[in-house]
Amino acid sequence: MAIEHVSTRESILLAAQRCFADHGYAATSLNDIAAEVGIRRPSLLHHFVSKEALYGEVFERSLSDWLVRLEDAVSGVGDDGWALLDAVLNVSAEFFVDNPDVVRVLRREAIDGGVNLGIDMGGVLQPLFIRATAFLQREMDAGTFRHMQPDYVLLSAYGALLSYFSDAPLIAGLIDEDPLGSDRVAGHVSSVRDLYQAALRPS
Amino acid sequence: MAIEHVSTRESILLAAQRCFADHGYAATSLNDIAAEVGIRRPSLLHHFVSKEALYGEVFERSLSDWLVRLEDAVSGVGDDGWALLDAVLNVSAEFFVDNPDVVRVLRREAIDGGVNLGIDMGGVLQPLFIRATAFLQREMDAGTFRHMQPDYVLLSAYGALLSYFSDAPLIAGLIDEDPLGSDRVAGHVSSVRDLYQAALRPS
DNA sequence: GTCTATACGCAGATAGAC
DNA sequence: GTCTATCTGCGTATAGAC
Repeated sequence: MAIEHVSTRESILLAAQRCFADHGYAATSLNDIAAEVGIRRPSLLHHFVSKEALYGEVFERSLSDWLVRLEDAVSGVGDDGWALLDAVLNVSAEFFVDNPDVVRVLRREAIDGGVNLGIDMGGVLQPLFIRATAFLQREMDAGTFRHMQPDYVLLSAYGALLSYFSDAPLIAGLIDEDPLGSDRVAGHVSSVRDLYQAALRPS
Repeated sequence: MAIEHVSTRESILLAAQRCFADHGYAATSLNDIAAEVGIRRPSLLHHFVSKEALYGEVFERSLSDWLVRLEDAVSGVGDDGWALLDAVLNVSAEFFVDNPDVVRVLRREAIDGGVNLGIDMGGVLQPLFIRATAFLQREMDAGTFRHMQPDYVLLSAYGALLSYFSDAPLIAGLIDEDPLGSDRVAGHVSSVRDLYQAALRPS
């Protein structure tokens, strides 16, 4: 087996993802990315017509990578509500650990409104959001989950789960330890699971 | 009573806060801020020696405004665990509604690590974090709250509560309604309260 | 305090040689 | 595909008049 050569294009995408995650779109220069790849700025623009185009591709991949993993997970689970909840939680956490840059790219975009540079994050996520609220409502009506307001439950779960990863730089300063270490992450995930299991379990 | 004239300096701080919240530090130009105030860029630099200095002051005010409000709230409550939890939740939400820009400034800084431009957000928040975990631990030991891991509970609560406000631009696209409308905010707050009450109530 | 004019650097993007 | 050289615009910051 020969050594795997990743294409220059792929290297650029990875370097760009890292830079955009670390410093955001505006604070990242094409020079930063090119330097990380080991080429010059004009060479970079040979592969992507503009900074915007490069960012667009990074963002799109980030979002779809996550959604694909989610889709795989939920389709691989039966129709047990609790199992599905668990699967979403586990798969997401696993994905975020493997792709720490993706989370920060997505959250930066969420704060910006997800409508910069022709991107419509809300439009992509809305169908998913509607499906998820419908799922929660169904399980609540069936008595599997306690009755709560599905949309709020979903939004707070999104915040509780994601913030730990997106704000890892800050959290590192709070707990004096790497928040993304496997023990810590496992603790976080099981804590969120406990939280929502306690809240959703019918009384 | 004469009309209140806010100083130019104060107007600049408010405009800057708004711009930094909307677009982040790097994507905000002094021209943007000056235009919002209604003056020219050099006039702005007469009041603040540099963009960094201006941002530093905006950030510091944002953080301390919130902490002061929190401090007031907790000191005005007795030593009932549940009441204190409620107070923190209510005061924070009320503050975030009144100061929607602050939340986004703080979260952007959290993602960046809170260590840019000589700022040490983690250092400021760590004592608060330690106090809060100690409080939770005490109440758990006393049997007021169910035993959970205090630090994780705190971090997920931070994420659940704050994300709703910081990610309001994205959420607006999901629910097709202004997330910061008073009904919506009230729903969010009571949902988070329900969540943590259910989770922390001793079984 | 606010302005115009200006200095200076760095950004993104293009032209054209190899 | 990658490079050097270059164009052009916008950024921060300063000088100095009013």
